[in-house]
Amino acid sequence: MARARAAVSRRPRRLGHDAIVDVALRIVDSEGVDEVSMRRVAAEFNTGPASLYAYFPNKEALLNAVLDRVIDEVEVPDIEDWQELLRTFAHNCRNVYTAHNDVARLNFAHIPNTPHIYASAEVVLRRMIEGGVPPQVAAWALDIISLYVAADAFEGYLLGKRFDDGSGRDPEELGAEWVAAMGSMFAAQGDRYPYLSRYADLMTSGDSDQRFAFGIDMLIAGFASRVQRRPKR
Amino acid sequence: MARARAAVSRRPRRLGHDAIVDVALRIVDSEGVDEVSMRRVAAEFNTGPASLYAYFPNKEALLNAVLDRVIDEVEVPDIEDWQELLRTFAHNCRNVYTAHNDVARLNFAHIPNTPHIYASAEVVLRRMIEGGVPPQVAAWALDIISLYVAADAFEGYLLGKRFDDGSGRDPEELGAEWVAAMGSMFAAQGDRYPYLSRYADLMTSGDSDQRFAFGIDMLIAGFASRVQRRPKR
DNA sequence: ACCTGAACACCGTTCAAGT
DNA sequence: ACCTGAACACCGTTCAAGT
Repeated sequence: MARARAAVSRRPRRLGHDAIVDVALRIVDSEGVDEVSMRRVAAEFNTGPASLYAYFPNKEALLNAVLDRVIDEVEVPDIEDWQELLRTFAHNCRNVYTAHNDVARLNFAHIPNTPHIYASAEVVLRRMIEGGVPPQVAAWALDIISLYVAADAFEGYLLGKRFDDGSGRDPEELGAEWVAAMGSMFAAQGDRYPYLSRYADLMTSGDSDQRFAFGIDMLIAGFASRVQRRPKR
Repeated sequence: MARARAAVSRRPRRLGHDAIVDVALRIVDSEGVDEVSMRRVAAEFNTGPASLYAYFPNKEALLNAVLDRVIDEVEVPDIEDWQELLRTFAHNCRNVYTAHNDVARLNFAHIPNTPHIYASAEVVLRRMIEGGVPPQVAAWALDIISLYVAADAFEGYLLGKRFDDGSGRDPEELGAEWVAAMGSMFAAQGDRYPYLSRYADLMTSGDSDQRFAFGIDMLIAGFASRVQRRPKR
């Protein structure tokens, strides 16, 4: 506990917009969004929480800046095939989120707003429209993919935490036990839930990467079903 | 402010699991999840926060119970066509969420766990599999639809709030202004974002219901693309 | 303008003590 | 077992005062 705090450097720093985001992001990475408090961030600068209000109007603004910083790590290569591009975009986004603990939840409080994310959106939009996706579908698709990625990343974090709490036993093993308990619970209800009990293992099968990839593929297949016969180009 | 609190009945009540959930849900409905505090709920019973801990081990457990209560309002009619059934399920879920303020966010902290939701899952799973959807696809589809519905409902709430804050002007009007500002911002960048500036109106067009319906349809189309040629039945 | 100590109005949770 | 007042260890934000 005390060790976790000591892990963040104690050297006094100069206050400043970026330096404050640095410290907040480091706390997010090591302990999660909930552990960020104005007092604790300020303490890293050997001062009180009031000092931060010269740079951010409130805590929410600070957390928005943290999200913008993280989002700017997402690289979007310019792939011609729009389906492959969308898949890559989604996976890169998710990888960045999962590399920063539960940062994905911040996406539900703030829509990221940086030149870098606009540039990514521009490329994806262009390749989709060039590929024959109707502009309205392409425009909404960007939103939907972003929403799905953030929701999956955050839920994945929570599921990981759920099976990590407590005993210190292997989360994977605890997850498997939970699945088994679920299955026998349904089976114990006799013929009340025949499908749930028969397919209980399928409902929880696959690791989180497979499930995520499947969801993205379903969305892409949906978008593809709206492609006009003759792509311009 | 004081009026909002007075809106919740002040009559002293008997403490009890359901009565506590009642009070918490009423606060969620009228003011949102963030306004629920152990102290405030307890005050409705003319007692202190410690009294609640005889019924719930912590605040999280209380909020989980609120979500379970809300989820049990979702009705799932047994429609034979699985696509229609899935669509109805998704829309009914969303309607229940949006009828309870920002309650959807609780779905990211707790997977609802009630006989009623199991019964719904059973029906959906059965109709999908009978309709020729591979069991693995059907099982994951349930998860994905649930995740998407919760994410959309919560984001929709936040967007509504974003354009409601401040001036007391019409949120719809403020939203339109924001779209216009967005478009001219992209246009002002010259040819840096040609697609974004050309299609800026599309990206924010349609009301939240249309966008939600579109997302659900994309997912359903994706699932449908995995249907085997010969549905059993 | 940037920065600060102190205060204000809150939190969730625990605990000893009661019934 | 259910219930409680009081306390503990925190919050975000504001403000008067300094530079």
